[in-house]
Amino acid sequence: MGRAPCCDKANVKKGPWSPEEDEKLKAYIEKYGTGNNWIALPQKIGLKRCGKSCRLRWLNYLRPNIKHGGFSEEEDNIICSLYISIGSRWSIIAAQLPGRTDNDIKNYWNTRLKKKLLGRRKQSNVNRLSSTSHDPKDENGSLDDSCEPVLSNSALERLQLHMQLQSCQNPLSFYNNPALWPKLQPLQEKLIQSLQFLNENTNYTLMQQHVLPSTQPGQEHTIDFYEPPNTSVIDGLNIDELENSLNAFNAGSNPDVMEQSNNGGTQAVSTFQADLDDLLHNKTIGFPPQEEDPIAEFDCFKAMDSLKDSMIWWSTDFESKSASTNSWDSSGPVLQSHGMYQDYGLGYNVK
DNA sequence: AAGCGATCCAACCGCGCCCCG
DNA sequence: ACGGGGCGCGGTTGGATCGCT
Repeated sequence: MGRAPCCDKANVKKGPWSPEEDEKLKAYIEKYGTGNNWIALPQKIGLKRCGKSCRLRWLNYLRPNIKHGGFSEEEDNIICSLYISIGSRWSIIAAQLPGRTDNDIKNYWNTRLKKKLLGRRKQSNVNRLSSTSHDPKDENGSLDDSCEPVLSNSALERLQLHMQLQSCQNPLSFYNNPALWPKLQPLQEKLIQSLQFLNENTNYTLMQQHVLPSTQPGQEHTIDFYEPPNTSVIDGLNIDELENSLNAFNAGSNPDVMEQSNNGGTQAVSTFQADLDDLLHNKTIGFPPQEEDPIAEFDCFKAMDSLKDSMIWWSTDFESKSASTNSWDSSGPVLQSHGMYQDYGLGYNVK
């Protein structure tokens, strides 16, 4: 028994939207809203379209303040930071980028950023030594990598390790089961071992913020964020830490963040930011691309290990939570990062 | 100029979750 | 408590465009 179709497939138009359809949809929604019923909307307007198609068209194209193309370096950074820490939660990532849609970011990641990070330029580009041609579609300088060297080996390793971490189906099992850990080079294993000690302290510092300030006076959000490694249940999240981490991503050395999260966590995220800069913009100042400074490598893993924890609770919690950040009526003209976490915070256990 | 492969991106699809009757 | 309808999300598809030969 299959799922009932959301609309009469035989009587709906598919494919690209015409300007007339766009105009009809836009005019109606601007005047009346969706009436909280996308399915019924096309009939009201007289469009032979599926309600879901109307929703998608509005969200991704017709909605006010939508930006297309021309991703900035800062946006690249945010996308990559969040992708590495939370994976392909495009709606969440989009919530951090005002005017961007999840679809846009997803496409941008799949078609450009991922390739850029993985250095999987087609062979002709990799091998070319003197060509000056480049992709004319790259509207901003950061994407134009025609003169950008291929990523260093270690940078690639970093990313690949992240990918391996991300690919584990069950982060908790992964976390508790060394057999599932990616194969590491001896040096990397040593680094990780060192980090296990370091990370305990870091975690302790970061995990201390278990109680969130409440929007409701007298009501506190108690977050069951930190669980011992042998526990398999995480039923809440630390929104403060997420916010701190993202603030650190966005603002670099924020004094408040420094003060709140002590040295370990903040260093980790800011170092991670530097690593991302390296990956994205090839800012390999201080060491040659092929011979990475072992300390830099260490910092990178430190950051990754710290982020791994973030990843765990993100992955776990967001599996069971639906995001509403991109719904047309909740997004407003600008998606504020604070609002994003508030949205999610509201969905979590209030004890 | 034509053919062909690569790339981009708008749109579709199906699944899971939530809400409401 | 339960089931159906609707929404939102992430993954995928396919047509359009670009660039190379």
